[in-house]
Amino acid sequence: MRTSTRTEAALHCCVVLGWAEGRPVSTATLAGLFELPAAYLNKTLQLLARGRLIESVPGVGGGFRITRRPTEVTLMDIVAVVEGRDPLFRCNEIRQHGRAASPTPPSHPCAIAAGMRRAELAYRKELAAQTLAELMAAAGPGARRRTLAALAL
Amino acid sequence: MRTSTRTEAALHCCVVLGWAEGRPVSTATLAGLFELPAAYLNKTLQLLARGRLIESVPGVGGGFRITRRPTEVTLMDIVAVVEGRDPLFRCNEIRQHGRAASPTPPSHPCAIAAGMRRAELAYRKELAAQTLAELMAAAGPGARRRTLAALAL
DNA sequence: GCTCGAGTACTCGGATACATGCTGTCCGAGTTCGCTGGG
DNA sequence: CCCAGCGAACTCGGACAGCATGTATCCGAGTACTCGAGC
Repeated sequence: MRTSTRTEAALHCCVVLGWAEGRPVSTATLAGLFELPAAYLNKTLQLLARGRLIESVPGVGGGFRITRRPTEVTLMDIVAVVEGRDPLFRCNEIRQHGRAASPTPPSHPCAIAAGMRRAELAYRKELAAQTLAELMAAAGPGARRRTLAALAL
Repeated sequence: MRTSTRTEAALHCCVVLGWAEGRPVSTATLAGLFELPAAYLNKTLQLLARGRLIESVPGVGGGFRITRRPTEVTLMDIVAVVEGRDPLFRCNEIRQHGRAASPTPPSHPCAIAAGMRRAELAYRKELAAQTLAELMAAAGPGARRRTLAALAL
């Protein structure tokens, strides 16, 4: 189990777009900031756009711009859009498949699935407790200044 | 990002082996309990054996048996053995790759990686807080009884 | 000088190949048990 | 009747294909700007 590299790119892009404060930044510019393949990064940005976290601006001078205030976007929002909303642990109810299965449908939920969901909930809760604005602040003023200077190109 | 189906099988097998209380249970028997492919399940059991959570008993009447007390095995132990010990989020330090990179090696760690690690830590902590014994108890006495009856075959 | 229009360059968007890792399967090495023959 | 030896069945263990997801790429549709001609 590993988070995809798209998540890392999406988070960094959200920080940059947050610093841009609504000004559109093109895929090519963002790709140049991180030396990532532009066409592939575009796909990740489209995911974020579908999740309504950013919106696309077509035409010359267009790109993507952030739609919400950084204080109102959590890490959970971004991760959920990129990684999907499916639970990390999917219970296949194998306890009900073979021998030793209960003859009647079980009233109690699968204890194993419940335990995994509990951990997953802690994961999601911690992600939801962190906002994009906190990430932008934690990155430091130096990174912000260098990034804005690079965007002016 | 999704946990593999091996994790679900590993957890169920650990519960069964815990109920067996040290008596070896063969791969074929465990596979029959959950209607899983025996050869594939064997691979998962080998992982658990390498992690010292269970041990193999060769020969006729052999199989796998648990090596620790269920109160001393956590969900974290099992998940770590099956899913690997690598972090969920791998930071590629893309902030240092393209333009806007700091000329000097950054003293502060990547804020994004730190945020993701924080959530991951909460996930691991919650897994480590649950023991195999608790899982066995939560599964209920009915499941335990039916499973032990199936093992007697 | 102003306005209208076509052209052009740049942007996103979806459709298309490639790679990696998980899923599933097979066959071989080793061990234990049971049977058989002899003492 | 007891014991030693052999054979067979069963077990794990690692090596081998198939498939799904993630990664990477390309080309087409659409839009805003720019330049030029006409009024």
